[in-house]
Amino acid sequence: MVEEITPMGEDFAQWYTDIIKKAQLCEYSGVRGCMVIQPYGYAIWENIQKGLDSRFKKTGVENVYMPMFIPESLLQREKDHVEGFAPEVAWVTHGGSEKLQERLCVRPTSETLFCEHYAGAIRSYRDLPKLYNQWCSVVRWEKTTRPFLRSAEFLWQEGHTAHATAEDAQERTIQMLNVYADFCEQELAIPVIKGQKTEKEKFAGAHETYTIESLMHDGKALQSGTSHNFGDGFAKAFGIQYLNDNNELAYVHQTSWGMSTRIIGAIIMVHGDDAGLKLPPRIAPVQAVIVPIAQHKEGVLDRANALYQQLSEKFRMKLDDSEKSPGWKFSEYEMRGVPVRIELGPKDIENNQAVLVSRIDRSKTFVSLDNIEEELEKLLEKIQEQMLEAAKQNREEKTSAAVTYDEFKQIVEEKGGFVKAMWCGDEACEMKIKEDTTATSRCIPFEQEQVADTCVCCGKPASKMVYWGKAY
RNA sequence: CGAGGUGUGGCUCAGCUUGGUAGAGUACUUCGUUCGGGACGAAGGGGCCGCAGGUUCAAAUCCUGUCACCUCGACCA
Repeated sequence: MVEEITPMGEDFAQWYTDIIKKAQLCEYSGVRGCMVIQPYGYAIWENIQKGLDSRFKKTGVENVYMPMFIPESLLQREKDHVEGFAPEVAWVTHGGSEKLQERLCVRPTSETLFCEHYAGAIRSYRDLPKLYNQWCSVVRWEKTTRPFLRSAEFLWQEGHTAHATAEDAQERTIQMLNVYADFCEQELAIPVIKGQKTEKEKFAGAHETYTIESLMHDGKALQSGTSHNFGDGFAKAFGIQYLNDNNELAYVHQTSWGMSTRIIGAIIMVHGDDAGLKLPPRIAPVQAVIVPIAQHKEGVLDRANALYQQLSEKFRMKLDDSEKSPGWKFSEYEMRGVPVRIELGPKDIENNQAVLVSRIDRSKTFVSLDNIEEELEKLLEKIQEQMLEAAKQNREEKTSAAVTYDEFKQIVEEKGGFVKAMWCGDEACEMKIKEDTTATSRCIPFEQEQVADTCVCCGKPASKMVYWGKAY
Protein backbone atom coordinates (compact mmCIF):
# COMPACT_ATOMS: atom_id res chain seq x y z
CA MET A 1 0.00 0.00 0.00
CA VAL A 2 1.23 3.45 -0.85
CA GLU A 3 0.90 5.73 2.13
CA GLU A 4 0.87 8.92 0.05
CA ILE A 5 -2.69 8.31 -1.06
CA THR A 6 -5.26 9.23 1.57
CA PRO A 7 -7.75 6.34 1.90
CA MET A 8 -11.15 7.06 0.29
CA GLY A 9 -13.03 6.26 3.46
CA GLU A 10 -11.04 8.80 5.43
CA ASP A 11 -11.38 11.85 3.19
CA PHE A 12 -12.80 11.39 -0.30
CA ALA A 13 -11.96 14.90 -1.49
CA GLN A 14 -8.35 14.49 -0.43
CA TRP A 15 -8.23 11.04 -2.02
CA TYR A 16 -9.39 12.57 -5.31
CA THR A 17 -6.70 15.25 -5.19
CA ASP A 18 -4.02 12.70 -4.25
CA ILE A 19 -4.94 10.46 -7.19
CA ILE A 20 -4.70 13.33 -9.63
CA LYS A 21 -1.31 14.33 -8.31
CA LYS A 22 0.17 10.85 -7.98
CA ALA A 23 -1.14 9.63 -11.34
CA GLN A 24 0.17 12.85 -12.90
CA LEU A 25 -3.06 13.75 -14.65
CA CYS A 26 -2.87 17.49 -14.06
CA GLU A 27 -1.24 20.16 -11.96
CA TYR A 28 -2.41 23.46 -10.62
CA SER A 29 -1.22 26.34 -12.74
CA GLY A 30 -0.32 29.90 -11.85
CA VAL A 31 -3.56 30.99 -13.48
CA ARG A 32 -6.56 31.20 -11.20
CA GLY A 33 -8.81 28.17 -11.52
CA CYS A 34 -6.98 26.78 -14.54
CA MET A 35 -5.09 23.51 -14.69
CA VAL A 36 -2.10 22.20 -16.57
CA ILE A 37 -3.18 18.90 -18.08
CA GLN A 38 -0.13 16.65 -18.08
CA PRO A 39 0.75 14.13 -20.82
CA TYR A 40 -0.91 11.17 -19.09
CA GLY A 41 -4.11 13.09 -18.41
CA TYR A 42 -4.15 14.52 -21.92
CA ALA A 43 -3.61 11.05 -23.42
CA ILE A 44 -6.80 9.92 -21.67
CA TRP A 45 -8.60 12.92 -23.16
CA GLU A 46 -7.26 12.09 -26.62
CA ASN A 47 -8.64 8.57 -26.34
CA ILE A 48 -11.99 9.98 -25.23
CA GLN A 49 -11.92 12.32 -28.22
CA LYS A 50 -11.20 9.47 -30.62
CA GLY A 51 -14.03 7.37 -29.23
CA LEU A 52 -16.60 10.16 -29.29
CA ASP A 53 -15.52 11.70 -32.56
CA SER A 54 -15.85 8.46 -34.51
CA ARG A 55 -19.28 7.86 -32.99
CA PHE A 56 -20.37 11.39 -33.94
CA LYS A 57 -19.15 11.00 -37.50
CA LYS A 58 -21.04 7.72 -37.91
CA THR A 59 -24.22 9.75 -37.35
CA GLY A 60 -23.27 12.27 -40.05
CA VAL A 61 -21.75 14.98 -37.86
CA GLU A 62 -18.96 17.21 -39.27
CA ASN A 63 -16.34 19.11 -37.28
CA VAL A 64 -15.94 22.89 -37.56
CA TYR A 65 -14.28 25.66 -35.59
CA MET A 66 -15.85 28.89 -34.35
CA PRO A 67 -14.20 32.03 -32.93
CA MET A 68 -13.39 32.07 -29.23
CA PHE A 69 -14.79 35.60 -28.80
CA ILE A 70 -18.43 36.62 -28.73
CA PRO A 71 -19.42 40.30 -29.10
CA GLU A 72 -21.63 41.41 -26.24
CA SER A 73 -24.52 42.28 -28.55
CA LEU A 74 -24.51 38.77 -29.98
CA LEU A 75 -24.55 37.16 -26.55
CA GLN A 76 -27.53 39.37 -25.63
CA ARG A 77 -29.69 38.03 -28.46
CA GLU A 78 -31.46 35.24 -26.55
CA LYS A 79 -32.80 36.37 -23.18
CA ASP A 80 -32.70 33.20 -21.08
CA HIS A 81 -29.35 32.24 -22.50
CA VAL A 82 -27.62 35.49 -21.59
CA GLU A 83 -29.18 35.48 -18.13
CA GLY A 84 -27.83 32.01 -17.55
CA PHE A 85 -24.28 32.74 -18.63
CA ALA A 86 -23.63 36.46 -18.08
CA PRO A 87 -22.68 36.05 -14.39
CA GLU A 88 -19.77 33.79 -15.26
CA VAL A 89 -18.19 35.07 -18.46
CA ALA A 90 -14.75 36.64 -18.83
CA TRP A 91 -14.64 39.90 -20.81
CA VAL A 92 -12.04 41.24 -23.21
CA THR A 93 -12.10 45.03 -23.09
CA HIS A 94 -8.90 46.04 -24.86
CA GLY A 95 -7.13 45.17 -28.10
CA GLY A 96 -3.51 46.04 -27.51
CA SER A 97 -3.70 49.42 -25.81
CA GLU A 98 -6.94 50.47 -27.55
CA LYS A 99 -10.21 50.16 -25.70
CA LEU A 100 -12.68 48.13 -27.78
CA GLN A 101 -15.87 49.80 -29.02
CA GLU A 102 -17.78 46.73 -27.95
CA ARG A 103 -16.43 44.31 -25.41
CA LEU A 104 -16.03 40.64 -26.30
CA CYS A 105 -16.67 37.73 -24.01
CA VAL A 106 -14.54 34.63 -24.08
CA ARG A 107 -17.00 31.90 -25.11
CA PRO A 108 -18.63 30.08 -22.21
CA THR A 109 -20.45 28.02 -24.90
CA SER A 110 -21.03 28.74 -28.57
CA GLU A 111 -24.77 28.63 -29.26
CA THR A 112 -24.82 32.28 -30.29
CA LEU A 113 -21.94 31.88 -32.76
CA PHE A 114 -23.44 28.81 -34.37
CA CYS A 115 -26.81 30.55 -34.58
CA GLU A 116 -25.36 33.61 -36.25
CA HIS A 117 -23.56 31.38 -38.72
CA TYR A 118 -26.67 29.28 -39.40
CA ALA A 119 -28.75 32.42 -39.98
CA GLY A 120 -26.52 33.20 -42.95
CA ALA A 121 -25.85 29.67 -44.17
CA ILE A 122 -29.35 28.22 -44.22
CA ARG A 123 -31.71 29.24 -47.04
CA SER A 124 -33.64 26.18 -48.07
CA TYR A 125 -34.82 22.87 -46.69
CA ARG A 126 -32.15 21.41 -48.96
CA ASP A 127 -29.52 22.97 -46.64
CA LEU A 128 -30.86 20.95 -43.71
CA PRO A 129 -29.98 19.32 -41.47
CA LYS A 130 -26.77 21.02 -40.39
CA LEU A 131 -24.86 18.66 -38.15
CA TYR A 132 -21.83 20.49 -36.76
CA ASN A 133 -19.55 19.81 -33.83
CA GLN A 134 -16.50 21.57 -32.48
CA TRP A 135 -13.69 20.54 -30.14
CA CYS A 136 -12.47 23.52 -28.16
CA SER A 137 -12.06 25.02 -24.74
CA VAL A 138 -14.52 27.33 -23.05
CA VAL A 139 -14.23 29.68 -20.09
CA ARG A 140 -16.58 30.07 -17.16
CA TRP A 141 -15.49 32.26 -14.27
CA GLU A 142 -16.41 29.84 -11.48
CA LYS A 143 -16.26 30.92 -7.86
CA THR A 144 -14.57 27.79 -6.63
CA THR A 145 -12.77 25.28 -8.79
CA ARG A 146 -11.61 21.66 -8.64
CA PRO A 147 -9.39 19.84 -11.12
CA PHE A 148 -11.44 18.30 -13.96
CA LEU A 149 -14.75 18.69 -12.12
CA ARG A 150 -14.97 22.45 -12.26
CA SER A 151 -12.18 24.55 -13.75
CA ALA A 152 -12.33 28.09 -15.11
CA GLU A 153 -11.25 26.86 -18.53
CA PHE A 154 -12.13 23.36 -19.68
CA LEU A 155 -11.92 21.28 -22.83
CA TRP A 156 -15.02 19.86 -24.41
CA GLN A 157 -16.93 19.23 -27.57
CA GLU A 158 -20.13 21.03 -28.38
CA GLY A 159 -22.41 19.76 -31.09
CA HIS A 160 -24.92 22.15 -32.68
CA THR A 161 -27.49 20.99 -35.16
CA ALA A 162 -30.29 22.64 -37.14
CA HIS A 163 -33.27 20.70 -38.47
CA ALA A 164 -36.37 21.31 -40.57
CA THR A 165 -38.87 19.95 -38.08
CA ALA A 166 -39.43 19.67 -34.35
CA GLU A 167 -39.54 15.88 -34.73
CA ASP A 168 -36.13 15.77 -36.42
CA ALA A 169 -34.62 17.92 -33.66
CA GLN A 170 -36.12 15.76 -30.93
CA GLU A 171 -34.88 12.62 -32.62
CA ARG A 172 -31.34 14.05 -32.86
CA THR A 173 -31.42 15.15 -29.22
CA ILE A 174 -32.20 11.63 -28.06
CA GLN A 175 -29.83 10.08 -30.59
CA MET A 176 -26.88 12.03 -29.19
CA LEU A 177 -27.88 11.28 -25.61
CA ASN A 178 -27.76 7.60 -26.58
CA VAL A 179 -24.33 8.09 -28.18
CA TYR A 180 -23.04 9.49 -24.88
CA ALA A 181 -24.64 6.75 -22.81
CA ASP A 182 -23.27 4.06 -25.10
CA PHE A 183 -19.81 5.63 -25.04
CA CYS A 184 -19.77 5.85 -21.25
CA GLU A 185 -20.80 2.24 -20.78
CA GLN A 186 -18.80 0.63 -23.58
CA GLU A 187 -15.56 2.64 -23.44
CA LEU A 188 -15.43 4.16 -19.97
CA ALA A 189 -17.23 1.33 -18.15
CA ILE A 190 -19.43 3.92 -16.45
CA PRO A 191 -23.12 3.00 -16.22
CA VAL A 192 -25.44 5.99 -16.59
CA ILE A 193 -29.06 6.90 -15.94
CA LYS A 194 -30.69 8.49 -18.98
CA GLY A 195 -33.44 10.98 -18.39
CA GLN A 196 -34.81 14.46 -18.67
CA LYS A 197 -33.90 17.47 -16.54
CA THR A 198 -36.66 19.28 -14.68
CA GLU A 199 -37.65 22.80 -15.73
CA LYS A 200 -35.48 24.21 -12.94
CA GLU A 201 -32.33 22.29 -13.92
CA LYS A 202 -32.49 22.65 -17.69
CA PHE A 203 -29.99 24.57 -19.84
CA ALA A 204 -30.35 28.34 -20.27
CA GLY A 205 -32.46 28.83 -23.40
CA ALA A 206 -33.40 25.18 -23.97
CA HIS A 207 -36.90 23.77 -24.41
CA GLU A 208 -35.85 20.40 -23.03
CA THR A 209 -32.59 19.18 -21.52
CA TYR A 210 -31.68 15.50 -21.37
CA THR A 211 -28.86 14.15 -19.28
CA ILE A 212 -26.84 11.11 -18.39
CA GLU A 213 -26.17 10.89 -14.68
CA SER A 214 -23.51 8.71 -13.11
CA LEU A 215 -22.80 7.88 -9.50
CA MET A 216 -19.40 8.34 -7.86
CA HIS A 217 -17.87 6.11 -5.21
CA ASP A 218 -18.73 8.54 -2.43
CA GLY A 219 -22.41 8.46 -3.35
CA LYS A 220 -22.50 11.82 -5.12
CA ALA A 221 -23.97 12.16 -8.59
CA LEU A 222 -22.22 13.66 -11.58
CA GLN A 223 -23.95 15.09 -14.63
CA SER A 224 -21.80 13.43 -17.26
CA GLY A 225 -23.18 14.72 -20.52
CA THR A 226 -26.17 16.68 -21.72
CA SER A 227 -28.23 16.94 -24.88
CA HIS A 228 -30.60 19.86 -25.40
CA ASN A 229 -33.57 20.41 -27.66
CA PHE A 230 -33.86 24.14 -28.35
CA GLY A 231 -37.07 23.94 -30.33
CA ASP A 232 -37.26 27.08 -32.46
CA GLY A 233 -36.44 29.49 -29.61
CA PHE A 234 -32.94 30.35 -30.77
CA ALA A 235 -34.05 30.33 -34.42
CA LYS A 236 -36.57 33.05 -33.63
CA ALA A 237 -34.08 35.10 -31.64
CA PHE A 238 -31.46 34.84 -34.40
CA GLY A 239 -33.72 34.75 -37.43
CA ILE A 240 -32.73 31.33 -38.74
CA GLN A 241 -35.35 30.67 -41.41
CA TYR A 242 -35.58 28.52 -44.50
CA LEU A 243 -37.98 27.90 -47.36
CA ASN A 244 -39.69 24.53 -47.09
CA ASP A 245 -40.85 22.42 -50.02
CA ASN A 246 -44.14 24.34 -50.11
CA ASN A 247 -42.18 27.55 -50.63
CA GLU A 248 -43.15 28.74 -47.14
CA LEU A 249 -40.75 30.46 -44.73
CA ALA A 250 -40.17 28.42 -41.56
CA TYR A 251 -37.91 28.49 -38.51
CA VAL A 252 -35.37 25.73 -37.97
CA HIS A 253 -35.37 23.54 -34.86
CA GLN A 254 -32.05 23.16 -33.10
CA THR A 255 -30.15 20.95 -30.70
CA SER A 256 -26.89 21.12 -28.83
CA TRP A 257 -24.98 18.51 -26.85
CA GLY A 258 -21.72 18.43 -24.97
CA MET A 259 -19.28 16.34 -23.00
CA SER A 260 -16.23 17.79 -21.26
CA THR A 261 -12.98 16.90 -19.50
CA ARG A 262 -15.21 16.62 -16.43
CA ILE A 263 -15.78 13.03 -17.53
CA ILE A 264 -12.16 12.34 -16.52
CA GLY A 265 -13.23 13.22 -12.98
CA ALA A 266 -15.96 10.61 -13.34
CA ILE A 267 -13.48 7.95 -14.46
CA ILE A 268 -11.38 8.67 -11.38
CA MET A 269 -14.28 8.67 -8.93
CA VAL A 270 -16.22 5.74 -10.38
CA HIS A 271 -13.34 3.29 -10.73
CA GLY A 272 -10.48 4.34 -8.45
CA ASP A 273 -9.55 2.64 -5.19
CA ASP A 274 -7.14 3.21 -2.31
CA ALA A 275 -4.22 1.99 -4.43
CA GLY A 276 -4.90 4.65 -7.06
CA LEU A 277 -6.51 5.14 -10.41
CA LYS A 278 -8.11 2.33 -12.40
CA LEU A 279 -8.43 2.93 -16.10
CA PRO A 280 -10.77 1.00 -18.37
CA PRO A 281 -8.58 -0.79 -20.96
CA ARG A 282 -10.37 0.81 -23.93
CA ILE A 283 -9.24 4.32 -23.01
CA ALA A 284 -6.10 3.63 -20.94
CA PRO A 285 -3.07 5.39 -22.51
CA VAL A 286 -1.01 2.37 -21.44
CA GLN A 287 -2.91 -0.91 -21.54
CA ALA A 288 -0.09 -3.03 -20.19
CA VAL A 289 3.29 -2.25 -18.66
CA ILE A 290 6.21 -4.64 -18.81
CA VAL A 291 8.25 -4.74 -15.59
CA PRO A 292 11.49 -6.67 -16.03
CA ILE A 293 12.68 -8.46 -12.89
CA ALA A 294 16.41 -8.58 -12.12
CA GLN A 295 16.93 -6.63 -15.30
CA HIS A 296 20.71 -6.44 -14.86
CA LYS A 297 20.91 -10.18 -15.45
CA GLU A 298 22.02 -11.38 -18.84
CA GLY A 299 19.27 -11.50 -21.43
CA VAL A 300 16.38 -10.12 -19.35
CA LEU A 301 16.22 -6.68 -20.94
CA ASP A 302 16.72 -8.09 -24.43
CA ARG A 303 13.80 -10.46 -23.97
CA ALA A 304 11.67 -7.70 -22.40
CA ASN A 305 12.43 -5.44 -25.34
CA ALA A 306 11.47 -8.11 -27.84
CA LEU A 307 8.21 -8.69 -25.96
CA TYR A 308 7.56 -4.96 -25.95
CA GLN A 309 8.10 -4.75 -29.72
CA GLN A 310 5.83 -7.72 -30.31
CA LEU A 311 2.96 -6.54 -28.11
CA SER A 312 3.18 -2.92 -29.29
CA GLU A 313 1.86 -4.07 -32.66
CA LYS A 314 -1.52 -4.70 -31.07
CA PHE A 315 -1.63 -2.90 -27.73
CA ARG A 316 -0.68 0.41 -26.14
CA MET A 317 2.42 -0.73 -24.22
CA LYS A 318 5.11 0.59 -21.95
CA LEU A 319 8.38 -1.03 -20.93
CA ASP A 320 9.83 0.37 -17.71
CA ASP A 321 13.54 -0.39 -17.76
CA SER A 322 14.42 2.38 -15.30
CA GLU A 323 16.66 1.63 -12.31
CA LYS A 324 13.76 1.76 -9.84
CA SER A 325 13.11 -1.43 -7.89
CA PRO A 326 10.38 -3.76 -9.18
CA GLY A 327 8.30 -3.10 -6.06
CA TRP A 328 8.39 0.60 -6.76
CA LYS A 329 7.25 0.03 -10.32
CA PHE A 330 4.38 -2.21 -9.21
CA SER A 331 3.01 0.53 -6.99
CA GLU A 332 3.64 3.26 -9.50
CA TYR A 333 1.62 1.67 -12.31
CA GLU A 334 -1.14 0.63 -9.99
CA MET A 335 -1.38 4.23 -8.88
CA ARG A 336 -1.56 5.34 -12.50
CA GLY A 337 -4.28 2.82 -13.26
CA VAL A 338 -2.54 0.69 -15.90
CA PRO A 339 -4.92 -2.29 -16.36
CA VAL A 340 -2.30 -5.03 -16.73
CA ARG A 341 1.25 -5.48 -15.50
CA ILE A 342 3.48 -8.03 -17.19
CA GLU A 343 6.32 -9.34 -15.04
CA LEU A 344 9.24 -10.92 -16.87
CA GLY A 345 12.22 -12.28 -14.95
CA PRO A 346 15.02 -14.84 -15.40
CA LYS A 347 12.82 -17.69 -14.12
CA ASP A 348 10.12 -16.80 -16.63
CA ILE A 349 12.50 -16.62 -19.53
CA GLU A 350 13.83 -20.03 -18.57
CA ASN A 351 10.26 -21.39 -18.66
CA ASN A 352 9.22 -19.41 -21.75
CA GLN A 353 6.50 -17.63 -19.78
CA ALA A 354 5.48 -14.30 -18.29
CA VAL A 355 3.18 -13.22 -15.46
CA LEU A 356 0.06 -11.16 -16.18
CA VAL A 357 -1.22 -9.24 -13.18
CA SER A 358 -4.66 -7.60 -13.25
CA ARG A 359 -5.11 -4.14 -11.76
CA ILE A 360 -8.60 -5.16 -10.63
CA ASP A 361 -7.63 -7.71 -7.99
CA ARG A 362 -3.89 -8.26 -8.45
CA SER A 363 -4.63 -11.80 -9.61
CA LYS A 364 -1.65 -13.40 -11.35
CA THR A 365 -1.77 -15.60 -14.43
CA PHE A 366 1.28 -17.41 -15.77
CA VAL A 367 1.10 -17.50 -19.54
CA SER A 368 3.32 -18.97 -22.22
CA LEU A 369 5.21 -16.41 -24.27
CA ASP A 370 3.92 -18.29 -27.34
CA ASN A 371 0.33 -17.16 -26.88
CA ILE A 372 0.73 -14.07 -24.72
CA GLU A 373 -1.03 -11.86 -27.28
CA GLU A 374 -4.27 -13.82 -27.05
CA GLU A 375 -4.01 -14.07 -23.27
CA LEU A 376 -3.46 -10.33 -22.89
CA GLU A 377 -6.34 -9.54 -25.18
CA LYS A 378 -8.63 -11.83 -23.19
CA LEU A 379 -7.52 -10.31 -19.89
CA LEU A 380 -8.05 -6.73 -21.10
CA GLU A 381 -11.56 -7.59 -22.26
CA LYS A 382 -12.29 -9.28 -18.97
CA ILE A 383 -11.07 -6.24 -17.01
CA GLN A 384 -13.24 -3.94 -19.11
CA GLU A 385 -16.28 -6.10 -18.28
CA GLN A 386 -15.39 -6.43 -14.61
CA MET A 387 -15.07 -2.67 -14.27
CA LEU A 388 -18.51 -2.02 -15.75
CA GLU A 389 -19.96 -4.76 -13.59
CA ALA A 390 -18.35 -3.38 -10.41
CA ALA A 391 -19.55 0.13 -11.20
CA LYS A 392 -23.10 -1.17 -11.80
CA GLN A 393 -23.04 -3.05 -8.55
CA ASN A 394 -21.82 -0.05 -6.62
CA ARG A 395 -24.61 2.05 -8.12
CA GLU A 396 -27.18 -0.62 -7.22
CA GLU A 397 -25.98 -0.61 -3.63
CA LYS A 398 -26.17 3.14 -3.42
CA THR A 399 -29.61 3.49 -5.02
CA SER A 400 -32.61 3.60 -2.72
CA ALA A 401 -36.31 4.35 -2.99
CA ALA A 402 -38.16 6.64 -0.61
CA VAL A 403 -41.92 6.98 -0.03
CA THR A 404 -42.15 9.36 2.92
CA TYR A 405 -40.28 12.63 3.34
CA ASP A 406 -38.69 11.50 6.61
CA GLU A 407 -37.42 8.40 4.90
CA PHE A 408 -36.10 10.54 2.05
CA LYS A 409 -34.24 12.94 4.34
CA GLN A 410 -32.75 10.08 6.32
CA ILE A 411 -31.41 8.34 3.20
CA VAL A 412 -29.87 11.52 1.79
CA GLU A 413 -28.33 12.30 5.16
CA GLU A 414 -27.00 8.88 6.13
CA LYS A 415 -26.56 6.77 3.02
CA GLY A 416 -26.29 9.20 0.12
CA GLY A 417 -26.38 7.92 -3.44
CA PHE A 418 -29.37 8.07 -5.78
CA VAL A 419 -32.80 8.23 -4.21
CA LYS A 420 -35.79 7.31 -6.33
CA ALA A 421 -38.89 9.18 -5.22
CA MET A 422 -42.16 10.45 -6.68
CA TRP A 423 -42.58 14.12 -7.56
CA CYS A 424 -45.74 16.11 -8.19
CA GLY A 425 -44.09 18.35 -10.79
CA ASP A 426 -44.21 21.50 -8.67
CA GLU A 427 -40.97 23.47 -8.58
CA ALA A 428 -41.72 24.49 -4.99
CA CYS A 429 -41.19 20.90 -3.84
CA GLU A 430 -37.92 20.72 -5.75
CA MET A 431 -36.72 23.90 -4.03
CA LYS A 432 -37.81 22.71 -0.62
CA ILE A 433 -35.99 19.42 -1.03
CA LYS A 434 -32.84 21.23 -2.06
CA GLU A 435 -33.12 23.59 0.88
CA ASP A 436 -33.77 20.85 3.41
CA THR A 437 -31.27 18.28 2.17
CA THR A 438 -28.98 19.94 -0.47
CA ALA A 439 -30.01 17.06 -2.77
CA THR A 440 -31.20 18.11 -6.23
CA SER A 441 -33.30 16.44 -8.85
CA ARG A 442 -30.84 14.64 -11.09
CA CYS A 443 -33.31 13.59 -13.77
CA ILE A 444 -36.70 12.20 -14.64
CA PRO A 445 -35.50 8.82 -15.93
CA PHE A 446 -36.81 7.34 -19.16
CA GLU A 447 -37.26 4.07 -17.29
CA GLN A 448 -40.02 4.97 -14.88
CA GLU A 449 -41.13 3.03 -11.80
CA GLN A 450 -44.17 3.68 -9.64
CA VAL A 451 -42.46 3.96 -6.24
CA ALA A 452 -45.58 5.47 -4.65
CA ASP A 453 -48.70 7.40 -5.66
CA THR A 454 -47.93 10.68 -3.96
CA CYS A 455 -45.19 13.32 -4.04
CA VAL A 456 -42.46 12.54 -1.53
CA CYS A 457 -42.40 16.18 -0.44
CA CYS A 458 -45.96 17.58 -0.44
CA GLY A 459 -48.04 14.39 -0.51
CA LYS A 460 -50.16 15.42 -3.49
CA PRO A 461 -50.79 12.88 -6.25
CA ALA A 462 -47.69 12.30 -8.34
CA SER A 463 -47.00 10.34 -11.50
CA LYS A 464 -43.33 11.09 -12.15
CA MET A 465 -40.47 9.23 -10.54
CA VAL A 466 -37.32 11.31 -10.15
CA TYR A 467 -33.74 10.41 -9.26
CA TRP A 468 -32.50 12.70 -6.49
CA GLY A 469 -29.07 13.06 -4.97
CA LYS A 470 -26.27 15.32 -3.91
CA ALA A 471 -24.24 16.26 -6.92
CA TYR A 472 -20.86 17.61 -7.95
C1' C B 1 -20.13 35.55 -2.34
C1' G B 2 -20.63 33.73 3.26
C1' A B 3 -17.84 30.57 7.27
C1' G B 4 -13.26 28.25 8.57
C1' G B 5 -8.06 26.99 7.44
C1' U B 6 -3.09 27.16 5.10
C1' G B 7 1.21 29.75 2.64
C1' U B 8 8.99 27.79 4.75
C1' G B 9 14.02 23.63 -1.08
C1' G B 10 10.16 19.79 -6.41
C1' C B 11 6.63 17.33 -2.54
C1' U B 12 4.96 16.67 2.90
C1' C B 13 5.90 19.46 6.93
C1' A B 14 8.83 21.27 11.74
C1' G B 15 10.58 26.04 13.53
C1' C B 16 6.79 31.22 15.17
C1' U B 17 4.11 31.19 21.79
C1' U B 18 9.51 33.61 24.21
C1' G B 19 12.97 37.77 17.47
C1' G B 20 19.62 36.18 17.35
C1' U B 21 23.79 32.39 11.04
C1' A B 22 16.97 28.41 7.74
C1' G B 23 15.82 22.52 9.45
C1' A B 24 13.84 17.23 8.78
C1' G B 25 11.70 13.37 5.78
C1' U B 26 11.10 12.43 0.78
C1' A B 27 12.52 13.49 -4.20
C1' C B 28 17.06 14.78 -7.18
C1' U B 29 22.77 13.91 -8.67
C1' U B 30 27.23 10.50 -8.36
C1' C B 31 29.47 5.75 -6.86
C1' G B 32 28.88 0.80 -4.97
C1' U B 33 25.80 -3.31 -3.42
C1' U B 34 20.62 -4.81 -4.56
C1' C B 35 16.16 -6.37 -7.71
C1' G B 36 9.23 -11.60 -7.92
C1' G B 37 5.29 -5.66 -3.66
C1' G B 38 7.62 1.53 -2.91
C1' A B 39 15.86 -1.80 -1.26
C1' C B 40 20.66 -0.24 1.42
C1' G B 41 25.27 2.55 2.31
C1' A B 42 28.40 6.78 1.34
C1' A B 43 29.11 11.57 -0.71
C1' G B 44 26.68 15.93 -2.97
C1' G B 45 23.36 20.05 -5.18
C1' G B 46 19.04 22.90 -4.14
C1' G B 47 15.12 27.82 -0.13
C1' C B 48 15.96 36.41 -0.71
C1' C B 49 10.48 31.57 4.60
C1' G B 50 3.53 34.01 -0.72
C1' C B 51 4.05 39.51 -1.65
C1' A B 52 4.39 44.77 0.19
C1' G B 53 5.06 47.99 4.10
C1' G B 54 6.17 48.85 9.44
C1' U B 55 8.56 47.99 14.56
C1' U B 56 13.79 46.62 15.97
C1' C B 57 20.85 46.80 16.53
C1' A B 58 18.52 42.28 14.44
C1' A B 59 12.18 39.53 11.59
C1' A B 60 10.34 32.95 8.90
C1' U B 61 9.06 34.56 14.04
C1' C B 62 5.90 40.74 16.29
C1' C B 63 2.27 44.57 13.73
C1' U B 64 -0.60 46.32 9.25
C1' G B 65 -2.13 45.49 4.45
C1' U B 66 -2.52 42.42 0.25
C1' C B 67 -2.53 38.06 -2.88
C1' A B 68 -3.00 32.90 -3.67
C1' C B 69 -4.65 28.14 -2.52
C1' C B 70 -7.62 24.40 0.33
C1' U B 71 -12.26 22.66 2.98
C1' C B 72 -17.60 23.44 3.80
C1' G B 73 -22.05 26.03 1.98
C1' A B 74 -24.83 29.09 -2.56
C1' C B 75 -23.96 28.49 -8.68
C1' C B 76 -22.46 25.48 -13.06
C1' A B 77 -20.23 20.83 -17.73
